[in-house]
Amino acid sequence: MSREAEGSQTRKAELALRQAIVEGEFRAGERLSELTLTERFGVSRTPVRAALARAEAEGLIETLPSGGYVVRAFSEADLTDAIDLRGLLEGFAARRAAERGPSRGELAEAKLILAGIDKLLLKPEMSAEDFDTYVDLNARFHRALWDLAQSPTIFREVERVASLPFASPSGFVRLQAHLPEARAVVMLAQDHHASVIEAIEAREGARAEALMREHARLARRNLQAALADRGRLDELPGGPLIRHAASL
Amino acid sequence: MSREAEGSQTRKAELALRQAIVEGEFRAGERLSELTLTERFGVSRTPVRAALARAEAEGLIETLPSGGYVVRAFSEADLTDAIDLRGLLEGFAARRAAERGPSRGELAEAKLILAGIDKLLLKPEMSAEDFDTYVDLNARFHRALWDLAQSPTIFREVERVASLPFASPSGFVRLQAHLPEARAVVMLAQDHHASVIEAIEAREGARAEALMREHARLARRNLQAALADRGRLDELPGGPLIRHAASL
DNA sequence: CTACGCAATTCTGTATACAACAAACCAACC
DNA sequence: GGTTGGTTTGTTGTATACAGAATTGCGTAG
Repeated sequence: MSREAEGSQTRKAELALRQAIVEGEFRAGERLSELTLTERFGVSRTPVRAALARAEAEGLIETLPSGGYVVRAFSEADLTDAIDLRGLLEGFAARRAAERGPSRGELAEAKLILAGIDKLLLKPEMSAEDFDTYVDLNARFHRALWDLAQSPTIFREVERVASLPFASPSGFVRLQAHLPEARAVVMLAQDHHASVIEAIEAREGARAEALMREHARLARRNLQAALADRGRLDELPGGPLIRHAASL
Repeated sequence: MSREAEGSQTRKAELALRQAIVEGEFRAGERLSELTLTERFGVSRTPVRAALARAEAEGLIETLPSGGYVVRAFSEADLTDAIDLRGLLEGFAARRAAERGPSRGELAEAKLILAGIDKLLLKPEMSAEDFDTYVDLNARFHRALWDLAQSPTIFREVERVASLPFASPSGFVRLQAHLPEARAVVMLAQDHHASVIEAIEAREGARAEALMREHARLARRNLQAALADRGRLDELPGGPLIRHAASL
C-alpha cells in the first residue's frame, strides 16, 4: 500500500501521534510505549514505529539512550530559536525570490491571497470565522512565498522548520484572537506581507530578507504576551509541551 | 537493544546504506528494494526499513508515490542551494554566538583548533596526511562554532543541513587537495575562521554572520571548479548523484 | 527506616509470515 | 501490427512471534 495513501495504517498512526502530542495528551518527558500506542491507535507496532521515527525526525519527540522515545520538552529559548529560524529561512527564500525576479504570473497567487486578507480587514470587526479564514490565508501566503524562491531544497527546509507547532507561521496567530490588539497585529503583519511582495517585485533582496526576519518577530511578540499570562498557553497547539522556568 | 548501540542491526543498516549511496553504488533515480538491501547488508527488513526512513529524513533518498524509495538526484542548483543554506545557518549561529558573548573558556576549543590549522599552514608543503588532518580540524572547527550559539535547536538544524555530503563543511575540501591553488584556498578559509572568532569575541554579530555566509561561498567556488572538469566530481562523496545539465 | 539485590514484568530490537498492491510480461484478439 | 486483457512476479504494507535488555517492584538485610 502506498505510503501516502489516505487509508494507510502508517498515515493513520502518524496523524494520530502528531495530534496526540500537539494536543498535549502526553506530558512532556513522558515515555511513549509502542504497545500503548498500538492499542490507542488501533494499529500494529510496525506503523506505530514508523510514526515514531517520523515524529523524531520532525523534532516532536526524542530518543532515549536506552531505546524508546519520550515527548520533547521545549524551553522558552527553544521556542524563540525555532521562530527566529523560521524567520531566517523565510528571509532567505524571500531574498532568493527577489534576486531571481519572479514573473508576474508567479506573483499572482501571493497577490491574490493578499487581496483576500485585505478584504477581511475592511470589516469593522472580525468574527471567529473570519479569524479562521485569516489563519488559512496566512498559511497559504507563507507557502506561496516559500515557493517563490523556486528551490525545492529551500522549500523543504523551511517547511521542516515550520512544522513544529510553535514555529509555524500560524502558530501564535490564534493566540491573538481574543487579545484587544489583535486587529493591530494582523494589520502590521499584512503590511509586512505587502511590503515583502513589493520588495521581491522590485528585486530588493536585502529588504525582502529583512522584512521576513522582522515578520517572524511578531510571533515572538505574541509568544511573550502569551507567556505573561500562563493560562492562554495551554490552549495553544503544543502549548502543554512548553517547560517553564518555574517548573524546571 | 539500544538504538544507538554500536552493534545494533539498525545502525549497521543505516551506516551501510548511507555509505553505499554516498559512494555511488546506486545510480541516481534507482529504486531501492528492501529485499535487495536485506541481502546486501545481512540484516532483516525491519532495520533496513528504519535505515530507509532515516535516509529519507536526511534527504538522501525520496519516496515514490506508489511506495518505496529511489536515490535522489541532485541538480547543480540543489548543490548551491544546500551550500548557501549551510552558510545561512552557520551565519545565524555565529551571529547568535556574538550577540550572546561567549566566555573565554567557551572560545578556547575553537581557538585551539585554529592554532592547529595555523600550525599545518606553517609547513611549506602539505602532504596527503596533512590534508586529512586539515579536513578533520576543519570539521571540528565548524562543529565548535555551531556549539557557540548555545542553542540545541540551531545546532540540530545546521547539523541536519550539513549532513548532505555536498553541503558539509568538508564536502569540497578534498577536491582542492590536488589543485594548485589548494593552499591559497585553505589560507583564505583559515582567515575566515580567525575573523569570525574575532568578530564573536568583539560581539560583532552582523560581521560574524556575513563572514560565515561568505565562508560558505568558498565551497561554491570549489564546486564550480569541480564542475568545470567533470572527472574530479565522481571521486567526491556523493559525486555520482549529481545530475548534469548534459544528462538531463 | 534505608539501602541493596534479586526477580518479575515490560519494553524494544529483530526476524519473518502473510496479504494487498503495482508493474511487467505474455498472449490472444481486433 | 497494435492494443487490450489477464496472469504472473516482485514489491511494499502490516501483523506478530521471539529474544534480549532495561526497568520496576518487592523482599530482605543492615
